[in-house]
Amino acid sequence: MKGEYQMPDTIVRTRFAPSPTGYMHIGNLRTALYGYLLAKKYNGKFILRIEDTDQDRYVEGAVDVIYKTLALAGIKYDEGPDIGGDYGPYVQSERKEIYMKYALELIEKGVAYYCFCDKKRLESLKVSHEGSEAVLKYDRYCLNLSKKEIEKNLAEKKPFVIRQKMPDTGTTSFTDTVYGTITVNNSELDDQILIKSDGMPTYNFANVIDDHLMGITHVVRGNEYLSSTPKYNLLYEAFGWEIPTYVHLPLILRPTGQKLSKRAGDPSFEDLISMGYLPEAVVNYVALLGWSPGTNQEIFSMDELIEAFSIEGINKAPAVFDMAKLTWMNGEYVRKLPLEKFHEFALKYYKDAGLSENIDLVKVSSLLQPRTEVFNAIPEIIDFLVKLPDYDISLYTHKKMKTNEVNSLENLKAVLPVLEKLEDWNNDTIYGTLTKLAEQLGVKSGQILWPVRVALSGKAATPGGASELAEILGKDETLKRIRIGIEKLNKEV
RNA sequence: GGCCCAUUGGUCAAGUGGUUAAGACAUCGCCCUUUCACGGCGGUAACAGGGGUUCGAAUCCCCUAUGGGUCACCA
Repeated sequence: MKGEYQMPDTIVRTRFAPSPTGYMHIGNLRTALYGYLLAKKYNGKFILRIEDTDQDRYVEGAVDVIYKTLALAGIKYDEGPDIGGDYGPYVQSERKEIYMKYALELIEKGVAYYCFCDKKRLESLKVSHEGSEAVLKYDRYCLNLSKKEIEKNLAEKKPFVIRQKMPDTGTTSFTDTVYGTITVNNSELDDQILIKSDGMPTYNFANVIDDHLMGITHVVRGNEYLSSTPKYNLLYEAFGWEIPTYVHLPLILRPTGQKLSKRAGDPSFEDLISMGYLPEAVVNYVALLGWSPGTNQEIFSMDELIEAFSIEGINKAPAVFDMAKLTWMNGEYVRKLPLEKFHEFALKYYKDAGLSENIDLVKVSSLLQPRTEVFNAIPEIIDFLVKLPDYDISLYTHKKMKTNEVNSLENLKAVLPVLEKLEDWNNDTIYGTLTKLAEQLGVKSGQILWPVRVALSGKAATPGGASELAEILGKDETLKRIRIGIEKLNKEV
């Protein structure tokens, strides 16, 4: 419940426990971030644990992606596979025997049992339920196997799994710091598998064992785990372990309302970065999806996030990931960059656009920076510097500037000799020359500047005005483009 | 379908029984201006619906609707 959370008196330990899929969802990133923020808020520890109990899903290099992504996002863990810690190993496949030991203990206690049913039988169970609306639950075929039968099966090396025996009656409740108290009927709980036939634990078992063994005080995870949490609590109770504080997070949705997914083409964190978003901006944006500081502040550094973060501010309702707002926020970060830094980032995109070396790229950067929201938009904005597009002369007509094809032609013709004579070629001198010309001709400066800008760019909108573009393009190219403009207009007018 | 969760403008959201229901993005208009962007000012726009409880409900309760999650030898 909101407002009920008290600062813990023990040291806070949170964990991020991704499975190595080679891909960092935005939702996963936020889960990691909130876990990190919560731990750091209370000067606690943030732990990275790899959940690789599904051998079939092993992806080469996926763990490195996790390390890299967290580093990029500025989320630093205190313990993890690559840096060690007092509670290792931090990779679940390396903890295999641990889980088996505890599963056996559960069998002793009578809250778990061997199951020798093969997949075929389990399948048939499902089929028999199809069409009807009955809950698909294991039928407990193996629950009452005699000790002799079990031993015989074991001796024969018959494959087995270990299942958790759910109570038949009663209810199980737990309190989530975000969602409040949730109660379910035990009769609805399935005898879930704890240990798989390959000897590996399921997530459902491993997370409980590891969270306990690693001293996790706050379990921060997506709310897709809300409905299985009662089963975990039953496990904690069976072991007599303290139940951690649960912090379930609302989902992040795509604009059409479903969960974000790679399949549907939603960008991952690394996708966003390669699209030209700044990691800090993405982290900042994601922090605000499902959490509010309670103030109107929107731009946060990581330290400020740590300071401001609180469980009370976490929203229960799912949030839609809005690219437009991310883009705006990225623009805020881009504009705050020192010019050198901006230039460094932008260089790659200049290259992609094919910008020639003899253009003053730093000048381009200084024009571009205040107008850039996302880096990958750069090539399209500056393409005209590389090659004058084959533009339509209707561009010369601009109502507010009071220009049309006729006076544009006249004015370009007037501009040409003046600029040809100009020796000192820079923005100020060009601007001065052009406005002076306008004065002499008795026209508004826009009537000179607009056609020049159009002639130089062939575009309706450009970073920088006429004189700035002329400076960057250089005298020769500028005169060349003005002549092209005159030609174009001559042909049509 | 069962169970669980959610529902404030197009989007993110503040709000915890009495507010002219904040703010941001987007959108629209105006100003600034060497085009565009930035910046400044302003506008449009919301408590899903219905019942209660209460002197008074966005806030509490119930029902309905809608959306989502979950029901694997995946995590």
